Amino acid sequence: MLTITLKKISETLGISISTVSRALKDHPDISEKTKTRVKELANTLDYEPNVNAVNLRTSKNNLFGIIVPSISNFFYDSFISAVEEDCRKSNYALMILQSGDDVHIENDNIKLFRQSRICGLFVCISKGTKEFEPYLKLKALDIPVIFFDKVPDIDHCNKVCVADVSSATIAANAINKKNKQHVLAIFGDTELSITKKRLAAFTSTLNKDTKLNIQHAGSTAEAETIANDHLASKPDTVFCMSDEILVGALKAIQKANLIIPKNISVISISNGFIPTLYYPQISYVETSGYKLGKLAFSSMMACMAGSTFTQDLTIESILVEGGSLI
Amino acid sequence: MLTITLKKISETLGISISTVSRALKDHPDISEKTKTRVKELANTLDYEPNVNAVNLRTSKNNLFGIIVPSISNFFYDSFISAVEEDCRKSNYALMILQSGDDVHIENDNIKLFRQSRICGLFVCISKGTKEFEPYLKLKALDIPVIFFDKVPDIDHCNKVCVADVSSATIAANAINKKNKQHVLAIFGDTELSITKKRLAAFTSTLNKDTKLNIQHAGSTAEAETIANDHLASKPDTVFCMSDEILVGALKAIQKANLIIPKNISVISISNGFIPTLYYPQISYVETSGYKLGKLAFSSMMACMAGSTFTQDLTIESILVEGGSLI
DNA sequence: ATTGTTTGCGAAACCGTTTGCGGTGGATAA
DNA sequence: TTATCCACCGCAAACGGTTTCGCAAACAAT
Repeated sequence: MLTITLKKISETLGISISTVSRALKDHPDISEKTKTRVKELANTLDYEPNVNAVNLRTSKNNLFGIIVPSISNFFYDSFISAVEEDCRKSNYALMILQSGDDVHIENDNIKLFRQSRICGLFVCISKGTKEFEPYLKLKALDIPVIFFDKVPDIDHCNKVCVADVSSATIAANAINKKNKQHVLAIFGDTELSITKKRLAAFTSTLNKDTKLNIQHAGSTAEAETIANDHLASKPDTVFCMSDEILVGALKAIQKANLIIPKNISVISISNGFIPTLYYPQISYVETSGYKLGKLAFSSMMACMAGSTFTQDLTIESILVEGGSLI
Repeated sequence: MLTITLKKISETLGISISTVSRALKDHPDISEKTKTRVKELANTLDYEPNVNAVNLRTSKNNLFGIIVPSISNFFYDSFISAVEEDCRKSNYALMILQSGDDVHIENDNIKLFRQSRICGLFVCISKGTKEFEPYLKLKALDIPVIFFDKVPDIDHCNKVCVADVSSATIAANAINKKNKQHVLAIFGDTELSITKKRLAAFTSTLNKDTKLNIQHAGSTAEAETIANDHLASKPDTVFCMSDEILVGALKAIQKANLIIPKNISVISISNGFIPTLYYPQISYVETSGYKLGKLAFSSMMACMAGSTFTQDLTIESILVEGGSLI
């Protein structure tokens, strides 16, 4: 099968390649007559410019990269979904790579992206990433990097995050408002900066006379075990820092035959999908991956437009009431 | 910032571009001495070949496309995850586009992929796709197409699917084995071929003397309503054809204060994620998106290797026992 | 008739690689 | 000594576009 090129069109029309190229992009130098002749033929022949040739010549290639720990994750997939939508609208291609939360793979991915000559990168760093040399290298190549969700603790880089502090504050306030007396609060891994921020905001906001039992869980299974143990002390409310933890806690609650919200109230911080899977729906503070994606993309666009000063953005959270907190 | 090219290396080393090119790929014509000189310099300079130039020259571009209705879906994201893994291993790039189950967007995506000169396409068609002209066009361009999950009802194309018939059969057999007397079975949209297949297999396998109440639901909300209504007739078992339906049914069960499995048994067909969110975990017949992805990729590799005969593959399902069916 | 100004188009360089082919110098065979 | 061969390397032509520059014809103005 033979692909159809500018040359082929120019030959059958008896005009030069450059004229065809210009006609196709409405260059003022070309007469209307020629333009329509060219366009018609190009149309019937289903001509598609060879992106490789175009990119090579213009040394731009309208390709963004994105690195996430895992695609199959309720938060990241909605983030990706948002970015993909905007990319398509703005005629950018998007390449997605997973790091599996492995620093080594993360670096391989960056290299792959360098090879692919991406013109911008969205990245959620792995838990263990301590070394940002590869990212600085990208910046040196004038490739903007937008860190999202899990971001490095260094200055002068573009970051977009959910509002960790305020989401925990909102949750604590919601609990205060209901006059709860005994809260079991399960947070994530103590190492994560996100845990520290949320923990600090939560404890400082919660009424001082509310009994507070703080626990940490690194996984759903761990959360289930912990909830199992601490449900015995009859808390009237459970707060979960993340979806993973929420799932574990709910299992424990179900196992203990406690009815939500009659016997116990539940509130969590979530992307919004998991809480809708239960009856009653779980009240949660929304940290939307979708919105974050939209924000990240617009931040990237600013970079592409030439903006050089780095920004550190956050999206605000809102309380979405289910029926789990009364 | 200046990018580093073969030319630059050749100039600083005082040799020709072609020699550098060949040295870098261990061409036998080049002496070991020259090879090491070139490789060392290329290494310290962080040379990366310009993929656009390479692709243009070789007219191959190691890029696969994939179209799914939505990335944020428990089944498709694990499919994508699997394909992405294999692509990375085999040095292929992967571009992902969402159709939103919209035929129009689906066609736009195909066009985008044609422009990008992908060398292979994985696609799950939209519910409304009746016209396969665009796909035939791709085949005419020698671009292999692997249909997965929702596949067209036409011959001579590559398809990989989960085993619809056998998964429903397995579920029915599991119910038979437990000597259940009254089953509420909720299937999906009557139009979908997948619904028809599963329904036929299920009804023909279930013991004839088991009371069977067949319902259809197009969404989670609908499933919840239906379950709500029909739970009144006290079925001892609920069968759900998909995750969406399962979620709705479980909400209704929870609302009715029924305890699983004491008051009612539940079994579903699922990718495997949703059933683990509940206590007790829901027994399900696994239709793994991940495994399907692996299969699709190997099928694609066969095409790339030159295989011309089309294949229609299915992956077998297995019963994963939770504690919801006794 | 001469000089400018448009209008419409073509020639050719270039982007960074790959690759067929041809050429050189030294070693070996005749 | 001369012919042959091989190990090594460079020239130059692609790949398919974009873009600068220039040029001829047509037209207007002087």
